[in-house]
Amino acid sequence: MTPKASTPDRSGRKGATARNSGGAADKAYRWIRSLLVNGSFQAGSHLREELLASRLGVSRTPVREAVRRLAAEGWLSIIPNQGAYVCDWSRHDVEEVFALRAMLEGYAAEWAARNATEAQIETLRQLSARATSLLPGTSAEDIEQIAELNDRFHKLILEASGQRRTAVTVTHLVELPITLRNFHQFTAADMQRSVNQHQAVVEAIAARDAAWAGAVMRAHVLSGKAIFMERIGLSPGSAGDPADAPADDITGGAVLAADQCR
Amino acid sequence: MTPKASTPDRSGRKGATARNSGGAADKAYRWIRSLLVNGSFQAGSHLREELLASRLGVSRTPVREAVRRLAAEGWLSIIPNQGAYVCDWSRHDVEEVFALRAMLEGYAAEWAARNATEAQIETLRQLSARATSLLPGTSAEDIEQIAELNDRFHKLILEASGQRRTAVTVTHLVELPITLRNFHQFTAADMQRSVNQHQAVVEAIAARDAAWAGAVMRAHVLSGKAIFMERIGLSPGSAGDPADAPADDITGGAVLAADQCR
DNA sequence: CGATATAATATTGTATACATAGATGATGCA
DNA sequence: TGCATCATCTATGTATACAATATTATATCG
Repeated sequence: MTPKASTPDRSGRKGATARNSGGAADKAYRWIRSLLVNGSFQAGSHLREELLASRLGVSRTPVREAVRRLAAEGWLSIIPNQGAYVCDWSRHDVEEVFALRAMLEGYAAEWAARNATEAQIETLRQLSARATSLLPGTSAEDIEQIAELNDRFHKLILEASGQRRTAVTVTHLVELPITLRNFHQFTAADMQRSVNQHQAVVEAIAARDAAWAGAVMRAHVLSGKAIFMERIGLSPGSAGDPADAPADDITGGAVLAADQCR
Repeated sequence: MTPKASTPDRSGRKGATARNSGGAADKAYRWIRSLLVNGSFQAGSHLREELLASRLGVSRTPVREAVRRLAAEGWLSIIPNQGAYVCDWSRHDVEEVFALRAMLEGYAAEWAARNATEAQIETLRQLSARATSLLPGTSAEDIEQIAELNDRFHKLILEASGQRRTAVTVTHLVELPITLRNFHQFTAADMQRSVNQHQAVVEAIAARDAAWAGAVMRAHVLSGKAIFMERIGLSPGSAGDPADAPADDITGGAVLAADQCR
């Protein structure tokens, strides 16, 4: 089954970006993560390993692994001998995450402008075009589609940049928790603007103009931040002073101090 | 022992930044990580859980957890049903890590200029002064001292910034792999310059000048990159084109494709 | 002699059992 | 009644045992 020769060295391995096999641990990871994404857990909730395991029909062992992984990605906070709690997000957390995304994805867009293959650029064009064709996103189904396209667009730019650690950082620590839920709060006008910005990013990359691509991407991310902040009733001003709003809870669940979120 | 009241809600928890308890899993994590930092493993090595466990006198379970955590932090690459392999560092990886450090630590320095307390600024001054007093770092002991002060300096700025996720990101994904070994390669002139840059950072923060602080910090990090690149015999030019140097191995061990590093 | 198929071995993945540390509730005392 | 202390219980942390999979060695066939 394995095409590899039997030489003892490990050179030339390919693919296998991560552990995406069909094991129980990965199954648990995807399941718990999906619950976190669509907000099935209240912020601050205590996740019990036994309960999760029985729900999935597996033992605690793979569940533990999934929980640890999600904690490393910023979804959960683990307290020794106590367990995993669902992180909530203070206003300051949101500000910081969008700032990080702007920096890192802007950087990735710059390198994508330099390194992207023509095929990748073409794919970006298609993703953008398909999103445009779905406008105005009225039905929930269309919104879901656009969100999916948006996700693939951003991921492809990270990939095309050739900056692996940047991509990992964005994916794990920054992108997912907020952004995924954010898109469902977009109005039709918001989505129109977002799609337009994507088109501009493609243009800049196709023109191999790194500075342009980076600037457009940064603007795109910060635009999303403004929408998010407005939707949750906070001014989009560039805040961040911890003394300004020390303990404001956005998610509205039982509060868990942001200290807990790694 | 616990000063907390027995109310069921989780509000107001403090500290416990992560799981730093004295458990076996954390012990294993720190041990394996230290081996990775000081280069005890050849790049591409296959880490066997059983062996590690017996060496530490614990079972495979905590070792597995430690290995997964190190994989999430980019040290190891896990292939399903096959195990963990030590990631190697291509030139491109190093370039990217320094670029990320420049961005993230520059950002942190900006916020430190806004948020640092007077006490923190004073501590930064002292750290900088103590490093100055050790110049020129001739003895190995002095070099070790300066490296330690350097580490505390950077960590304190991250802390003073109030940007928690930035701090975590820098610490986990970026900072340690190369930098520790890096410092031992500094010449006396290099250390002189590094210490001077630290002084400038303190000045900028004390002046509450965010832009200045960020710029100085970015310059500091990229200066370190130039030194590192020169020491390992590569031009410090802002490369990054994968076609330019597709498979250059710095660590010199049995190669494992950089694909493997998440 | 080389290649392929197959058996043996080693290593990872998962389940279960036990140990330990917090949480909960009851009880006794001031 | 209020509080402290202690017993009990629950959930996590670790160890061990078993299952599944990949690797290696061996044997067989062309």
